[in-house]
Amino acid sequence: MTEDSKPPLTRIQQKNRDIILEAALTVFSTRGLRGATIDRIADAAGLSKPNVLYYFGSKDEIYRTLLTALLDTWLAPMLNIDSNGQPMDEVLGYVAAKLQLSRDYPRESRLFAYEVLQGAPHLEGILGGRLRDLVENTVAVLERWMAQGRLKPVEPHHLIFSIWALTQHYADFDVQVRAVLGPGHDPYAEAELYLENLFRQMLEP
Amino acid sequence: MTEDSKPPLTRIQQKNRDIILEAALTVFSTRGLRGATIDRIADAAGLSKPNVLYYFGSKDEIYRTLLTALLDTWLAPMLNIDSNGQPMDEVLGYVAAKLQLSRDYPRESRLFAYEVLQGAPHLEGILGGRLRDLVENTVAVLERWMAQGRLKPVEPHHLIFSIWALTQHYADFDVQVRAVLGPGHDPYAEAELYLENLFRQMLEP
DNA sequence: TGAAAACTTTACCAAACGGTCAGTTTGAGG
DNA sequence: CCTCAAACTGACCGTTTGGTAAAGTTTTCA
Repeated sequence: MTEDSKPPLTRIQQKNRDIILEAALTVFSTRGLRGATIDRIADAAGLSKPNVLYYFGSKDEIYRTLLTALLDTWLAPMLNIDSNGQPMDEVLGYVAAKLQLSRDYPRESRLFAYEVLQGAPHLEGILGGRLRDLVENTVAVLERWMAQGRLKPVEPHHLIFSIWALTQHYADFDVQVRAVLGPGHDPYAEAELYLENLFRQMLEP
Repeated sequence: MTEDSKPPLTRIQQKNRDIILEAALTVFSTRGLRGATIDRIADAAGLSKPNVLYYFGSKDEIYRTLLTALLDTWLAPMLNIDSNGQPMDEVLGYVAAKLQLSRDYPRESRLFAYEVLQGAPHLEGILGGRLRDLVENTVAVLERWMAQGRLKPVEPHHLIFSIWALTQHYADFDVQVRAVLGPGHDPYAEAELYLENLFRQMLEP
């Protein structure tokens, strides 16, 4: 009864599951869940369609696996905010970490964006549960810092939203950013400076 | 030769085209181009599938029609920035106008987000053409104001990006915003205050 | 080495999809 | 009221899609 029904993965399973998830991430993040086809994922993975379905029972299962794995990566920086650190350093560190996530994992950012755009049907209680709790904790820390006069007071929920919006924009709207800037720009490098200044101006007491 | 090949629309044509576009906007903005089906659009419009295709030759044509119409609405506020106005008022006015657009036309915002997420395949030269020119003009105005010391100097392209990111976030990530805030909040009302303060702090000389 | 387990493939569904067509109904103008 | 174009429909078609069945191949390990 208490068996975990988790047969250990063989070497081949491990490798092929990774290959499939890697390929699926690219496909899902450029076409969305409904726009992606198993054929395309199989193609990108260099496997046959039935072989892909040998490792994951359905397209949805691949998607859900990606989304679940993504969440931890995605929320990690917020957990890293140290309530005993210097407020300004902590906030700017969080902004920088989130921006780096957008730079290094743009596919994950876009996958998440697709999901939320749709109304987050696969994130059921998570947004209003785990995510909300995490935000509430951070909000409490921010409010303490503001009450102590170590940050200028602003609405902390919206401060968090603005960090998310500003950093993810560079991944999700990458095409637009690059088209508008034209060649010879490094959006992320410029954004790093811009955003540090922005939050400094807004929050430095 | 110079005939415009534009047969005038009958009353019924006008009405049904509008109904279809209205229904399609809802469907496209919640499922994306590929996730939407003509059947679903027809259903939402209360028309039969062949009848929908009587008014628009294909799904793509409906989509392109929506996207084109959307662009004008979308870019209008930027055209409204008055280079002879008070810099701070103009910038804050633009922010407020964009936020209102997100509040009043969230479906349009999400449709646009889907398109750009995909790499904007239907916006071919527009992002790097018309949009870029428009931004370049605005950037010039902003730079002048900054040079005159009427705004604190920041990188103007990224200032524009940040306005887009912050305002559209409330439409595109609506589900997340509401889930995190919990009930009893008016995200847009709060955002209005928050964003005004943000840009004031960042830009007021 | 040999047999079981793990892996892969070919061939194939049934459903959903974008779109067509032949013909019927509707309604505006004379 | 009649006529005819405009508006509409049901039946259909070829393709794509998610997924399965069954048989073949490779790997593992006793």
